[in-house]
Amino acid sequence: MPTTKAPLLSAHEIVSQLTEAVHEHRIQPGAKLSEDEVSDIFGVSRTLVRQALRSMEHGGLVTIERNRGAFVTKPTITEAREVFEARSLLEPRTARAAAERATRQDIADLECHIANEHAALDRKDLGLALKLSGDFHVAIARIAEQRTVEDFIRQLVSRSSLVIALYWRHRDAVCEEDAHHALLDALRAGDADQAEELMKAHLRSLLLQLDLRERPEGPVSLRDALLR
Amino acid sequence: MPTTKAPLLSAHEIVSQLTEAVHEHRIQPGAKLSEDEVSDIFGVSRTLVRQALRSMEHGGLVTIERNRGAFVTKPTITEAREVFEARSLLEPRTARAAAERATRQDIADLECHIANEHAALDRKDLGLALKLSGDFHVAIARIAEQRTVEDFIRQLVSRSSLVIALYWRHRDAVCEEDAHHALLDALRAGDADQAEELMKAHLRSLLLQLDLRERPEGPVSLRDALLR
DNA sequence: TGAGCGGAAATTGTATACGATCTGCTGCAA
DNA sequence: TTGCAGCAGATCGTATACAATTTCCGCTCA
Repeated sequence: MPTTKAPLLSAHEIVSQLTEAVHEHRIQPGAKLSEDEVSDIFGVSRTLVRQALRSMEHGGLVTIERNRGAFVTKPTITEAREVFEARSLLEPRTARAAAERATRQDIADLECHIANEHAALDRKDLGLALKLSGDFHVAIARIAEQRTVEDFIRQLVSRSSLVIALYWRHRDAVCEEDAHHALLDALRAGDADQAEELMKAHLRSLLLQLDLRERPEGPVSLRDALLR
Repeated sequence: MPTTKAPLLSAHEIVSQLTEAVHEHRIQPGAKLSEDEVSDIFGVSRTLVRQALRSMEHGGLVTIERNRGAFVTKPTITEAREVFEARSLLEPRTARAAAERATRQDIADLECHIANEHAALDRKDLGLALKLSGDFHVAIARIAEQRTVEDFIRQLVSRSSLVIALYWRHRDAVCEEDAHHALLDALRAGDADQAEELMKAHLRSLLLQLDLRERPEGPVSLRDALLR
C-alpha cells in the first residue's frame, strides 16, 4: 500500500484555500495557477485541481484561457465599475431586509465579526482584515435570509477583492471600519431606512476610494499592452 | 482510424444543448442526467459530461448529489420566491439603464425577438416561446451594458424556467406578451421611468401567476413528503 | 545583429481505467 | 410472510495515460 487511498483534500477544500488566499491578497490578480503546481502543493491529482479551477472560474475569481491555463482574474476598469454597480443594486435593499429580520443572535455574531476585523487590523494583518471586511457584507445578506441574493453578493464581494488589489488608492488604508459599526447600529435598532441608506453610502465611499481612471496614453499604456 | 479524433462537441456545447432543453421544458425538473447516458447521446467521454454538469450546477440548473448523480434542479417554494425577489432587485433598474442607452439597432433586434416569440406561440411551440420570453429579459440586460448584472439575470431567468415548470398556474397560458411590447415601447421612447416601472410590474405579475402556496397538511402532504 | 524558423520541453485537453459507493435483488431464517 | 444479510450490477469519484497545443530556446541565414 504505497500511498493513501483517499485524497488529502476535496475539490471544494481546494477552492476554499485558493479563494481565501486570493481574498487575503496572498495571490495577486494575474498570477498563474498551474495545474501541476497546485496539484503538487495539495497532493491531489490534476483532476481535482481542474474541477476546482473551473469552479472558481464560474465565480469570476479565475480566468481560464484555452491551452494556456488558469489565472487569477484581472478585472478591467469597466468590470470593476460593473461590480460596484451590481452591488449597489443588491446590497442596500438586502441591508434593509436584514434590519427587519436580525435577531439578537445575529447582532451578537456581527459584533464578534467586527471585533475580529479590529483584531486583524491591530495585528497589521491587512489581508485577513480585508477578507473579514468582505465577509461582513455576506453575513448581512445571510441575515436577510435571501440565499440567492447572498450567493450573488458573495461573488461580488469576491471580485471586489480583486478590484481592490488592482485599483485601491492608498495601499495601507483599509476600508474604514466605522461604516460597518454604523451599519451594525442600524441593524441593532431595526432601522431599515437607515440600514439601506448606510449601505448605499458605504458602497459609494468604497467606489470613491478606487482609482478607476483610464490609464491615459504614453509609454505606460504601451507597456501595459505588451504585458497584456 | 476507427473513430474521429476530435470530440463531436465541446463541454460548452453540451451545456448549451442541455440548458436549451431544460428552458424549453423538454426535460423536467427532477429528471436524472446520468453521465453514461448523456455521454452516449453526445458521443463524448464522461469527462466532458462531468464538466458540463458541474458547470450547470453553478448556474443552479442542475443539482449534483454525491455518489448519486446529477438531476435537473427542483426549486423549493422558498427558492422560487427568492429568484423573483432577486429579479425585482436587478431588472427594473437594468431596464431603466437600457432605456437610457438603447440604440436604433437595439430596438430593431428586440422587435425581431418579439416577432419570433409570436411566431412560436402561433405554432403552439410553448417551449420555444417560453425560452424566447426569457431571452428577452437577458437581451434588455445586454442593452444596459452591464455584463455582470446580465450574467446574474441570465441565471435568474434560467431558474425561473424551472420555477415555471413546477408552479405555473395555467399550463397553457404563457407569459402575456403585451408586457414585452409595452417595455419595448418604453425603450423606443427612451422613457426610463416608464421602463423601470413596467419591468417591476411585469415581474410582479409573473410572480402572481405562480402557485406558491405551501401545500397544506392532510394526506397530500404526507405523500409529498414521501415522494420527497 | 536581428529576424525567421524548427524542434524539444512544458502545459493543458480528453479519454480511459480502476476503485468506492450506492441500489436493488435474492435467499435464508425467524 | 417479514425482515435482514449479502451479493451483483450500476453509477459515480479519482487517478493516470496519452494526444494536442503552446511556449521557449537555439539555430540558421540574410
